[in-house]
Amino acid sequence: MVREALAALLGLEGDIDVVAQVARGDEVLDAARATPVDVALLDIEMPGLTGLEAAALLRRELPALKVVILTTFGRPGYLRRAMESGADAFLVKDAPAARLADALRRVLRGERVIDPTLAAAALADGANPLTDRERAVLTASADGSTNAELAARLHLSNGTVRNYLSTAIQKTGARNRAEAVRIARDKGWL
Amino acid sequence: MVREALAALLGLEGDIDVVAQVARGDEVLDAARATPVDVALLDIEMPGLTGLEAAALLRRELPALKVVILTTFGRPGYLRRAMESGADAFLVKDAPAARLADALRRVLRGERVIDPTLAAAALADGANPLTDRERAVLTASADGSTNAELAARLHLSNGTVRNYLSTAIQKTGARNRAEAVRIARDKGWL
DNA sequence: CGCCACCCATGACATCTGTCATCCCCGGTT
DNA sequence: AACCGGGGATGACAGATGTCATGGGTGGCG
Repeated sequence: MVREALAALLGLEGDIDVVAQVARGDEVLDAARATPVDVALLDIEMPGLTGLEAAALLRRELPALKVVILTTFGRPGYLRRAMESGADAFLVKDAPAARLADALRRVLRGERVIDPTLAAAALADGANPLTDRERAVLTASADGSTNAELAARLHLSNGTVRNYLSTAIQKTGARNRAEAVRIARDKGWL
Repeated sequence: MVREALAALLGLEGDIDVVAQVARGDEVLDAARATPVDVALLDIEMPGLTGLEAAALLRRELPALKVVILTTFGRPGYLRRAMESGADAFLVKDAPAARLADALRRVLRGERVIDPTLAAAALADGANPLTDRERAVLTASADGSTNAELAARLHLSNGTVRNYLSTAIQKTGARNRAEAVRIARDKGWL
């Protein structure tokens, strides 16, 4: 519904045509190939592929296509990964609607559009300090699983799970796994 | 941005006029009083007042005004509370856009519009089994606070916090507080 | 009045978590 | 060859968490 609404909004702009829409991240590339298109507008949270993964894919397969990421959550880590994925713009949904059409036009002129506040936050936070396994264990723990369940699910020993969670807790500056999950999620590290 | 986009979408319908928009729940009543309006379209997650609280307020102050709740999360508890707040319709955002205008028209004709799948889920789940205090403690624990912090924040003893969390864990069928939070949130009990 | 639900608390107990020291293996770097 | 970071593991320990029994206070309801 939101996607259709945004399409309606952009359709009101005289110089913008919405030529294709898909509901899933893994349908983006096919659609972009099937239709001549200048700019792809991607959400991050999507079924199939995330917008960040889809952006990287588009960058590789169709380098001329501009990519704009539009997301609900302005998390520094998201912005960082969006830039690494080769996105041309990064917008948050609580910005005024006028900014969206504006960003699309700027991107087409070759500019990059990034919220300065967010850019500062992303730079201040530094890179994701979590190793692959720490991130995997922390992510898996988010639903309230116990150490034993995590160990079984990830094919690790109980103690190893505890060790990874312990380092993740320290790196996030949290005082237990739940807080660590919250902080890491906030920063877009998961 | 989403609100403006939805307004654009509805504006395309010939028989619908978007006469007012506000960004916060606590501005809804004033706006509804200032402008002659037939239907209020409310999100649940809003700053100031939630859409559910705003709906109850509108029902009391302006009984003739129809109220439609539009939310991202189709949680049974949300639907239940929406109905208790006197809402005339309950929609989820991942429904097709056409359903929105359709629901507004139906509501104006005096119908109530509710997703049947969701209605079944809400009835199957039964009412919220958590007491006020259990809900408060569980909600407060969601950010990863320790028992000691919860006790200080809620002016309770450490042991009482543990007791409330324990009963909440059992009522949700969870095996620790984190899982209890997830389950209760899923059902819309928080 | 008795019953019950809810609120608040204590103490005891078993288990789970978080931390730390220490070890092994591997693949890069210097 | 020496070193380091990452992955994986063990054992020990303190503290946090979850459970249970038990008690007291309040207010509503039959």
